[in-house]
Amino acid sequence: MVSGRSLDVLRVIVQDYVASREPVGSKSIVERHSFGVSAATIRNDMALLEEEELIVAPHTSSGRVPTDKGYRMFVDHLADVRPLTPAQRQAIDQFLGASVDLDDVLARTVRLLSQLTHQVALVQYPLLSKSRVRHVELVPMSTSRVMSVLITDTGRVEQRLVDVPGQIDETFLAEVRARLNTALGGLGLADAAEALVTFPTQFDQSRHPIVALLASSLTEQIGANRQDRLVMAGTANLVRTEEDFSGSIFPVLEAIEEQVTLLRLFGEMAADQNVGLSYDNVRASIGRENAEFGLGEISVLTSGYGAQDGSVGRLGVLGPLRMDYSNNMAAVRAVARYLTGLLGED
Amino acid sequence: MVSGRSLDVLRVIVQDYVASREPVGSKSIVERHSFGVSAATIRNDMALLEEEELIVAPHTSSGRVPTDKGYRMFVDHLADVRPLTPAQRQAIDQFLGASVDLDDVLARTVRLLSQLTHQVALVQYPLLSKSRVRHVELVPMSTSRVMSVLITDTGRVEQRLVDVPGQIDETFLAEVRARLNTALGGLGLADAAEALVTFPTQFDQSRHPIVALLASSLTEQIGANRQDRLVMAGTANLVRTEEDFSGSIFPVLEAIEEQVTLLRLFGEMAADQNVGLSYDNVRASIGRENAEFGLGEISVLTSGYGAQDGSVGRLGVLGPLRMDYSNNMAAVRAVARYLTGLLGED
DNA sequence: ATTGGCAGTCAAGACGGGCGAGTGCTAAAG
DNA sequence: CTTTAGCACTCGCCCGTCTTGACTGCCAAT
Repeated sequence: MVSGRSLDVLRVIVQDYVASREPVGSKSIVERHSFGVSAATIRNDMALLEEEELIVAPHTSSGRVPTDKGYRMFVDHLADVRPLTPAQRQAIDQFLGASVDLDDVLARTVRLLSQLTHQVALVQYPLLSKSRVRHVELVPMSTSRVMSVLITDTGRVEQRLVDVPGQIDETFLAEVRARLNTALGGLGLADAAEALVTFPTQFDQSRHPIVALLASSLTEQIGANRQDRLVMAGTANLVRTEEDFSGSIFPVLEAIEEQVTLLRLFGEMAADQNVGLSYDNVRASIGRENAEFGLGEISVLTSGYGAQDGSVGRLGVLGPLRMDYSNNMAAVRAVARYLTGLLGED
Repeated sequence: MVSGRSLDVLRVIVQDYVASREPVGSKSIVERHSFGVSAATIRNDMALLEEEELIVAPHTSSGRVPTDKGYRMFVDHLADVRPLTPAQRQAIDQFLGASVDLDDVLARTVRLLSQLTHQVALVQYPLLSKSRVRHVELVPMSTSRVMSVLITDTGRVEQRLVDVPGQIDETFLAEVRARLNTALGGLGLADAAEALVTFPTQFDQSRHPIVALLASSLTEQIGANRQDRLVMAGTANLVRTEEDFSGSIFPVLEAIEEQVTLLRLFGEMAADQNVGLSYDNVRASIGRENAEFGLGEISVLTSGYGAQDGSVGRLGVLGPLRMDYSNNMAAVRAVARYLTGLLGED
């Protein structure tokens, strides 16, 4: 069985390989680490690890490289997620403290995370379904056009144009607005959508069509696909680490731009309580575990943020298998915490 | 001097090189095109072109490749910008027709352009300075926080949070809102900013601080740096064409994410009436012409859009020197026109 | 369980010859 | 003056060979 020292060997293999990007051999291990045993002994341990499929030799006679399974073991049991340095914490403070609105907060967050990790950073927009209606606004844009604006307590603003038949009566619009806010204010979005179904009935029959139109626009806004969106930064980092990918990074970049794939992955990582669960709620999905998403050669680290339990959205980083898990997990964790605090203040 | 046929030779060199990505020699030219002369004659022409620095031979004995100057000549005098095929026009119709709001229009536009050209596509947000105030909204978010929302006639929405001292009086807020809309509605943004300076004076002295706070927030929104923003798509295409870059594409990707560099370039292309002016208002900036932006190995094609004269913003594509200028310029032109029409309808 | 030694394996890099595409030049022809 | 054919020359590229060096696996000894 894989003994204690064997696991230590696995740890240094992962660490050295990540640092040097070269397969690590038994000799270099005894040189760089004080195991107090000879290279031959390390070789025996490595043979064990290879049997367990935690490492492989790319060529018959070269050093060893961690497998997906090896990285998984490292992440689950071997990585020490050090807290960030004070300097790093201060950087977070300075960088995020000056934000003015939600868009700005998220944009800064994602850039920060990308800079801390030197990887592609991703931040999911706060899930609307978790937020509440703060305010509804109806703005006449022209004689037959209204812009409906939905503002949530997470600071998100959704706007949409509605064409209404006939002329718009401004005082009537004001009344609809007032009643909408009375009816929906403070409701969770799911409840708000429900309330909208019967909303038009409180108006005079003759007004129904136009009110129904507005209500359905709002319903759409609540359920809009845009409720799931990602901001990202640092795609250039993918190119920097290109040598770590056997094939091209083209499909990876496509998936990132497409978003939908990553959103599914995020969803799965949020849902799955067991697989990928890891240190202090930072979860990892490694290599082949992402195969169904066409991302079999990358790793994704995510954490929930917002609402204390982190259920409002997820953020994380994406990069090659060969990444600095310890550091990156620490960064993801710290940024998620900070963002949670920032959103909680409002 | 470079005769008529020499220029024809330059044209086919550019075309063949773009298509095959291989230096093109005299023999392959006579094979693939019916010049009615022998290879030796073509060689003489090529010697001329080389003297004019329109083409170079990468190695002593290999075919020729266009220089920056050669591409420039091609774009200015030789490229025939064919109208798009009906199928392509229909694709534009279908793709952009279903848009719901400005964000959506721009997002669709940029993706469309990227798909038509197989390059990185860029669309600048409509310049606020060209738009007018449609509506101002003040929404109480908490007891001491107000969200100010600025809506322009180009459909753009800017929101911002304002902390105000003390409790917020809702009826007072309603009054401020009403007066703001009276004072600013319909004004161009520059005028609106001016009007905001004296706006607080129409209120009771005791109210000045809070009104001034709101007014300055709005002023910021008008002048916010976010008025210049780019949406982009197709960064994956850069990777696909990576072989066309002598160095790494890393700095290029960085510049794209940074935006500020590209915005400067866009600004210059909008301003400069001579340099880079080209067919039907699609402008090109080629290779070393972008050197000051650190983009000496790429070409950018842009066109203005909006307000008939195309002064509301710019859109375009970015790619390697070795790109299909004819097709891409046609696509940029068509999309810019379509977008102008779309915005004009509102 | 650990160690030293030894033979075997294989990727990577250096060397070198042959191939072929393409050029420039020159002299002759239109 | 332009065009053409012919010819010698230049290099980049491909391919096979050889050497080197870093590891491993195994075995016998401790």
